[in-house]
Amino acid sequence: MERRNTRQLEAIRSYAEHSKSHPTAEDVYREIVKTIPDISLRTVYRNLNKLSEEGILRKIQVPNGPDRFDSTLEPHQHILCTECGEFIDVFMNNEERLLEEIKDLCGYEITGIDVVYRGRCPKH
Amino acid sequence: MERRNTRQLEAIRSYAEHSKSHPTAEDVYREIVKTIPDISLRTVYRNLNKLSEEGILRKIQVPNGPDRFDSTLEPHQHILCTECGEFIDVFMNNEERLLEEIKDLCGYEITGIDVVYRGRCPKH
DNA sequence: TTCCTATTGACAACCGTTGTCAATAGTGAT
DNA sequence: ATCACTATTGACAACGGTTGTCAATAGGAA
Repeated sequence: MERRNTRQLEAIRSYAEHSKSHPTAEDVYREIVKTIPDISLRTVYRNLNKLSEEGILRKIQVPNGPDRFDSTLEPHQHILCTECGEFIDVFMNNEERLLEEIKDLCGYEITGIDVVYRGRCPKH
Repeated sequence: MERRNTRQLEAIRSYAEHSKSHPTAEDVYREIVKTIPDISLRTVYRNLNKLSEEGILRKIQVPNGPDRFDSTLEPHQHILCTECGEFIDVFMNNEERLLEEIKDLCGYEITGIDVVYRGRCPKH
């Protein structure tokens, strides 16, 4: 399974790798299409998925919203503003006084936390 | 805005409220349709959403999967087995030795944690 | 019973994402 | 350069889960 460096992959990699805004596939597409007008959204999806499988990006599956792609690989969480859609990083250490810490750090008032761990159950 | 007690709402409430299995709307529909054959999936969605807005159920938005409805209102998290789809509760207190705790508690080996807090940003 | 309107069921549409497949374009060998 | 091979692409359609729409139905107070 040979690996090929296409214009499309390179453009997507360099954009997503340097982006700090947690872009969605749509976001990436709207940017890349300016320089590669005939690129397809399908290809953006394919390459973003490939890059996240390779560990170059991290795919963030946002409940009730499009996936976002994150170039920051260090473990951290995210906050989504339910009013304006702003999506920011949170780096936290201890969970105890987390909510107050978050409010101190960035002014967000948390209205919901939905955590879903993923894993393999004892049978697998 | 008067409130009406329909057969459909009552059936959905009593099933979901007593269920311990985090049913999806489909799950609820497949059960209720046995006793109310002409109920529609649309109505199941509507009433599950209504019940979770009223705080009677908790809606869990699972990334890349259908929403689940939880009758356990105490704060807790969930684990989804990526192999068999089993979906279980986790009650945790401190985050520090969380992963080892989880493994001790229920044998799950965590392969991913995607946390998205929701809130209002300082502008709102 | 009557009337009002909340709720329903049928249906279509939505969004984000992936499947399919023939056409295209990297890449390594000649 | 040219070739042949096949990974990748772009088109298009389809998917799954959920919600919008709207005329028909059925609670519930008078």
